[in-house]
Amino acid sequence: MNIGEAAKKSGLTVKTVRYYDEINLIKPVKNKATNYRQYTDAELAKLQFIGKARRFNFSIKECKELLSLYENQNRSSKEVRNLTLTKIAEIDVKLNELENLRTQLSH
Amino acid sequence: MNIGEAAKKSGLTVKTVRYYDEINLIKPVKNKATNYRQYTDAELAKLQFIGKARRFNFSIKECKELLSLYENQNRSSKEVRNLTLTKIAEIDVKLNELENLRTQLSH
DNA sequence: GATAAACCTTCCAGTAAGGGTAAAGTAAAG
DNA sequence: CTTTACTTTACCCTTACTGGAAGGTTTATC
Repeated sequence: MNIGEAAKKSGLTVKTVRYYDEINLIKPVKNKATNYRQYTDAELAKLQFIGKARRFNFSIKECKELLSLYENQNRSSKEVRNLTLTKIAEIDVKLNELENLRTQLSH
Repeated sequence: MNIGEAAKKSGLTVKTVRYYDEINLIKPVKNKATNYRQYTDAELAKLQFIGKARRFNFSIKECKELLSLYENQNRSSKEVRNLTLTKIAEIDVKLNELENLRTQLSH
């Protein structure tokens, strides 16, 4: 699919998706004839995943780490497992804080 | 207290706290003799509150709104009440997404 | 009372992660 | 075949900071 559709389906802007290509985060192939970016369903899924992570202040660098976890189907190695657990722990901290903020606002 | 202590207790950096003064978000009084910023406990509490909100991608502009809710003790007016409910709804969306992200990571 | 460490100040430049707009090529619809 | 929608690169702008220089202040130490 073209960049517009990928952007729409991932909830990102075209600009952002193009930026992710520029920084080598998600690099689609290019239609040689038109020079248009061509996104696969797998790349779309990654865009969606990154969108979610970015909304929680995971930096692009951290998104790369998360993405490698997300992509890695054989999470057998200890390293990968530990990184996952670390990231989940970070998410739990964020969850806690957010619940806290909610409480503080609703008295 | 001086800026260093305020930063430490709020979990922000000195740079950030100084920036919040610069943009008129939290403006402490200044010791005329030394030209040092003097933070009160109330200002510290606001810094902590803003820190929490910023960690959830509320923009500085939104933080100002949240702050006005946080500061406003007589939440009688409809306007204020509605703004609070809107912000809480936004937080609930964020909570949902975050839980979602967590699930996706832990398989 | 000098001096060094640990604060604080302003000023200026740089960064991350995009956003806005222009000029031009391509595709789809009428 | 032209209008409308989508795409490209290129450039500068924005938000919310961060780093560092150059210098004043406070506190601890000798």
